[in-house]
Amino acid sequence: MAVTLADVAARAGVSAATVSRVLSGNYPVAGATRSRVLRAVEELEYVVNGPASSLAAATSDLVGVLVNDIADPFFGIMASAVQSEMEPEKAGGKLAVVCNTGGSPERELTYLTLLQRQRAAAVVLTGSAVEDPAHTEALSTRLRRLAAAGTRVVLCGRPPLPEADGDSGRDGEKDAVDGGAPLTVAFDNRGGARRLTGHLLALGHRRIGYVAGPAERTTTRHRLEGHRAALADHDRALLAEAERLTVHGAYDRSSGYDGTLELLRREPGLTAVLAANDTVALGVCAALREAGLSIPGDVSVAGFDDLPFSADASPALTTVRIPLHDAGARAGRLALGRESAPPGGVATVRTELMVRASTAAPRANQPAAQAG
Amino acid sequence: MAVTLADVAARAGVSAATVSRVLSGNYPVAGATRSRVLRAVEELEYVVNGPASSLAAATSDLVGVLVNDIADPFFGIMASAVQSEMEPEKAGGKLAVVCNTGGSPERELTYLTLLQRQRAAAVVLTGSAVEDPAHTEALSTRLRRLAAAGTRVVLCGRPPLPEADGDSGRDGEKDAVDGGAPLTVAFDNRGGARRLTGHLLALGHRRIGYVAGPAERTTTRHRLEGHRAALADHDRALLAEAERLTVHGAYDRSSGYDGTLELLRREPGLTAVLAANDTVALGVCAALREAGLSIPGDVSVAGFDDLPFSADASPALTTVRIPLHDAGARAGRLALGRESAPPGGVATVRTELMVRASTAAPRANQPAAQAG
DNA sequence: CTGTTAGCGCTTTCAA
DNA sequence: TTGAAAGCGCTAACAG
Repeated sequence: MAVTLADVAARAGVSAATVSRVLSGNYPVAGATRSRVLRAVEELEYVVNGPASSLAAATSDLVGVLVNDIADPFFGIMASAVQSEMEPEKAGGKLAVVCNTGGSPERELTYLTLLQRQRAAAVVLTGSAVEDPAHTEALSTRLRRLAAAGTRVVLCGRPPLPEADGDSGRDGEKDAVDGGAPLTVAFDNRGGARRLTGHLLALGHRRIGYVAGPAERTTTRHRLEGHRAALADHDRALLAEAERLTVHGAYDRSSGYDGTLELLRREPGLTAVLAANDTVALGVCAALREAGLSIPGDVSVAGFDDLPFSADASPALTTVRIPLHDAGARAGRLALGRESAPPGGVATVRTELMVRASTAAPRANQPAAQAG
Repeated sequence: MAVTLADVAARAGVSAATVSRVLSGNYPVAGATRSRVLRAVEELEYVVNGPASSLAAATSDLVGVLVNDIADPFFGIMASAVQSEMEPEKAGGKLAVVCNTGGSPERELTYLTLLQRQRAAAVVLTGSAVEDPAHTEALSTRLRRLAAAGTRVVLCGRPPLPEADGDSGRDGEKDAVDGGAPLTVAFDNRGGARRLTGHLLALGHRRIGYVAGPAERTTTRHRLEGHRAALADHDRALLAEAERLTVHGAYDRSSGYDGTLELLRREPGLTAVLAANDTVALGVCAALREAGLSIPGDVSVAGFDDLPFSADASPALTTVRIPLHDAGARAGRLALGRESAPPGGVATVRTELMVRASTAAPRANQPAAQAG
């Protein structure tokens, strides 16, 4: 039915092998022959059969990119960056397969299987990992098998996998074969959160609410840890309050809204609210406004990530910038083997505090004499 | 190297064919045999070789989704919806391949070729099309070939392809084979824009600036047409001004910003600015604020699309809602053949005017006595 | 219900 | 520099 290599070969008066060599370009072919073949390809509108060539060559040009939520710019930016590294011009037409896990661990595993089935050349897992031990175990297993099957695995925006316990001795040999643990591009969420809370503390805030992400995510935990570390640094007494002033929710707008209402209920004297990310911060602002509170007059608000809309929010959002594009691009290059692995296999990208209009000193700037 | 069907067959003491049948599940196999096979699969950690099975079966479970900008929620939402229709539970593990064209016609064609090479089961093209005749021609050709090769083609958020000239007679036969023109889920951009401008006009605005998208896009053109139709409806004299009060830019924040500055230069008496979409509107608001103009006190602003952040903007953005998720889901179902084609092959989804706080009557609401 | 037998279209030694 | 031939791993008739 469709035009095949053989058809092209016949038309060009050469063997199929020659056509294959011309097309893959990694083998010397006489100039005249080559152009004859190319012409035949044109005339017949020949398009390589990917599955057939993947089968024969035992490789594929698919690269999987797993994201929690493709409609969220946080992931969109990373996915776009990963893909930008495999543009046809740059990397011989690799195809990025963006898979939307919706944050579900099962779907994550399912997609990984699907990708393994496609014999993907590489897989990039973006965003926070779910910290359930059973899932971590299952995930490690899957990734190990993928790696063993020759698929490059890269983590972007999540910490390296925990070490598999107890068999490091045996692994020595295997590592040499499959390249060992997945390469990682991690974000300094902890440091960013710490600086952000430090900024609020320096402004004089003491009653700081925190609308955190889902409890079992690495990103959530790291940001929360950074927040509390800053609190502890400043005054250990603040730490006692921290628990009460923290609520958890999804990484979306409505969690910010609902969470803020809850926080206000628990502590009407709140002078600042920290959000799990910028999207959540939008919800926080909405709830605050509806409660008749001005930002930052009555309450300061800050987000995390510095998504494009954050600078344009009104007031412009104080947040922590993560170089998502750079990180994604780097992950893409690692996935294609176009960049050498960082020392230890883990590259941590810096985060940067972006102070904007949504944070200011609390109205009655009393130096927390009572609490301290 | 890797475990193959034959290995599983040997282990289970059956033929390869039987294993294949158990795995694909579309053929009767005795219960006992089935479980024996399944156990062997488990024990050997067997994962089907996708390329091999695609080759043999002459089908693939890849579905391509072309987007202009994956980091833009407008596309993210559609892509997510398309993909949600092929969750493993719903449609036997189809893999959505999201391809980022960056709005480049060449890349669009390149990805289409790549997808054809993979023998994709379907392809969904989202968002506005570039209106260059040469590109339209090239695109039609590609899509025709894809369809001829058995790939389902669906357009989502763009108008149906213009009819190929002159060979409709001959096509009769071909249509029966490849299903004819691509199925289309189109947006009523024109109607939405018309209602939006109508809304401003009703409020009393007469000097309305328009920051349009890139000139050669269908979406841009349709929205602009709707805008001008509303102007003409109200008072043909306004049409004369329209040209002068329109600037073009990309669908991003900075075009809104720059465009507004330019509009203000051309017409300091502007009482309203319409943006190509919500993202652009954010830039418009920023520029206005920096110019010391209040929204909507001095100038009203409206966007298009109703992306999630729009309701939370401050002031909340008046805009035109497009049911992006529904549209994407529908496109996904059409792509998988799980929903029958709409009459004529084109489904137009309604758009809805969302009036919020960013638009209000102009300060000095003079009934345009001078112009009318 | 299960096994046998051909390929699917391409890549890749191995010769020439 | 080119051709011949042997698969890659799986599916799909076709028997039985």
